[in-house]
This record gives sequence, structure tokens and C-alpha cells, in this order.
Amino acid sequence: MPSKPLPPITMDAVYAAPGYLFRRMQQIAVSIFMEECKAFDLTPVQYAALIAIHTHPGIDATRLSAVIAFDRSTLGSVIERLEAKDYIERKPAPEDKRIKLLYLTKPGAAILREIIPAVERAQARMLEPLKPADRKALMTLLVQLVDLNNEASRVPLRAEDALEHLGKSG
Amino acid sequence: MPSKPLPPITMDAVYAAPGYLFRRMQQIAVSIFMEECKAFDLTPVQYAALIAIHTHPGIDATRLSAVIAFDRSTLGSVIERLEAKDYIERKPAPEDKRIKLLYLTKPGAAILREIIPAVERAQARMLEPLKPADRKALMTLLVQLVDLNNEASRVPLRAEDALEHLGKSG
DNA sequence: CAAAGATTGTCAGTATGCTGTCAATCTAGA
DNA sequence: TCTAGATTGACAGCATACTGACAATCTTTG
Repeated sequence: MPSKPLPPITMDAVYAAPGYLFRRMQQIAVSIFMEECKAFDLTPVQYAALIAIHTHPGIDATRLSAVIAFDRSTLGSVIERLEAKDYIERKPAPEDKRIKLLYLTKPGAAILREIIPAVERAQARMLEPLKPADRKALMTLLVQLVDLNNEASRVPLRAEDALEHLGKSG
Repeated sequence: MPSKPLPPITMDAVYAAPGYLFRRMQQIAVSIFMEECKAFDLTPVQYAALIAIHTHPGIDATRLSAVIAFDRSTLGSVIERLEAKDYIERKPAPEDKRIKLLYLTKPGAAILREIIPAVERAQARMLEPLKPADRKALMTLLVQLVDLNNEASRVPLRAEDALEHLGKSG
């Protein structure tokens, strides 16, 4: 057998491939987010970063990247843009000259309060076409899959554990 | 009531949001794809484009973007790179001077044959952590959701219908 | 304490993705 | 036919993402 006959190459195989579906769904999710939030000058990534900084005031960029599973390189420019919009500020850490601490500003906290309803509408719209039971089933499976595949991505999620090495006053 | 008390802002709400999970899963999917296919100089997007051009020889860029649901602007550079690698070639359409027809080259067809097993391994790996029944359930729900949300994205999938206006000799 | 090693923020380079625009070209209607 | 409108490929500009590298800085070790 010099060459095994390959399966026929069809677009249907592409349309049914997990990778294609994940990409497509991501495009759709971003599109819905931007539509619901067009009154606010925030992208999904910037929103997640703001939430994380709000939840962990004084976090540094490297730990932030672990908490939201974003690439450290990418995060640099995201932070820059958030700072340019005056939603966050960077302060040098007194005990480590390499580190810059991130804090939400008043306008940052304000925009967060205002945008949350729009974000929730967006999240709901993404799943709206499914029956409620199916929405729940899909989310359950996705949470599992993302968790079990955590190490497969370049920047695994390190959630709260990532903060254990931070100097906490508690 | 001057201001309604907002729900507490937690990272768990972010981690459970559909949009966040889709983004995360997309990152993971790309990472796995690139790892399995590192022997071949092809990205997931370039792979999908190659398959579509193989399936629809002589397609033009605009219709290609509809068939794989990629942005027309983005596709331009993707095509450029595929052409630079000598995997496809562009020929001017005789009856319409605006259009450039896309064809797979011999090296393009060859790389497609070679990469397919790696791509299938990648697709399988993405779902591997789930039980077989759960994989099937997830894919079924995702196919539904992507289809029902088709119009929500900037570039809805137009699959084969997009080709109806193409001059077909058959 | 000095050298080796690790960490942090940053940058260059590449590759999607999106919005908006434009000239060239084709099409449809007056 | 002549022109208003649509289509096509291309481009500029912005925003993720990833790889790999780097200087400054901190930590660990001998």
C-alpha cells in the first residue's frame, strides 16, 4: 500500500471541527459584546482587566496576566490603553523597582459600574438562541473543558493562587 | 433609592461568563493546533483557507471570506502569505478585471495531504479531556449555537450559497 | 559579598480580526 | 448610452495574541 487513500476533503469537515467552532463562536461573542457596549469605549479584554484590577488592587502586570490568562506581552499594550483612558494608574512598587502596581481610578470604577448591565446583556445574548437547559449544559461542559485543558495554553489560568506570593497585609 | 446596589464584582463571574470561556477555549484550540502542526508552516486560518480553495478552485477572495466566515480585510493578508509560500496562486478573471481567482498549487495540495493527520490529532486533543458522550453533546450544542448566532457576527457564514452567483460551468 | 539564575516590564516581529475608506470596475436604471 | 449605485481588492488604523529577546532588577548560592 504505497499511499493510504485520504478521506475526502470537504468544508463540512471544517465546519464541524471543534477548532473552527470555537473560533467562530469567539468572533460572534466579541461582536455581540461590542454591540451591547458600544456606548462605552471598552473591549472585552479591557473589561476583564478592569474587573481583575478592581478585585485585586495593587496587582502587578505579570500576576494580572495569570489571573485573566492573557499573554504578558499583549497585556502591556492593554494596560497602556487603559492608562491612557485614565481608567487605571500605575504606581512603582517601593520594595521592588521592577514592578508597577495597578490601581483602578475613580473614572475606572465609574465606567465599570455603568458597563456591567450592558456586559450582562451581551453574555445573555450569546446563549439566547439555545433553550435554557441547553445553555446550562453547554456552560457546564465548557467550564470543564477549559479547566481540564488549562495547561494546554501558553498562559494557563492561575486565578487566586497567583496572588499567594504577593505581599498581603492580612 | 438613589442607586441600586450592584451585584458584587468577582472574578468568578468573569470565569463563568460565556464570552470569557469562548475566548479561553479559542486560545487553547489555537495553541493545540500550532503544537500538533509545528512541522508545517500553517496557521489554523491558513489551513481553513487552503481547504476552502481546494474545495472551490477558482473562488475569489470575497466569496472565500463568506465560505469560511473570515473578514474580507483580514483575508487579504492571509492570501498574501499563502501566495508567498507558493501554496496558492492568483489569476486575473477574464470576464471581470476586479476579481482575482484563487487556485491551489502543487505544493499547496501536497502540504494539505501531509498536514491533515496532524490537524485531526489536534481537533481530537481539544476535546480529549471530556468523556466521549460529553464531547458529542458539546459539539452538538456548539454547532447549533454558532448556526443560530450566524447573523450576529460581522461576516456571517454563507457556505455554498455564496457560490451560486459564481459562473459555474457545470 | 559576588556570581548565577530568575523575574519584570518592554520591545520587535508576525498573524489574526475589525472599522472605515478608496480607486477601479462592473451593473442597472433613466 | 450615461450615470448612479454596487462590488472588488487594497489599504490605513486600531486591538488582541503569540514568540523570542533584552536590560534592569531581585534572589539564591557558593
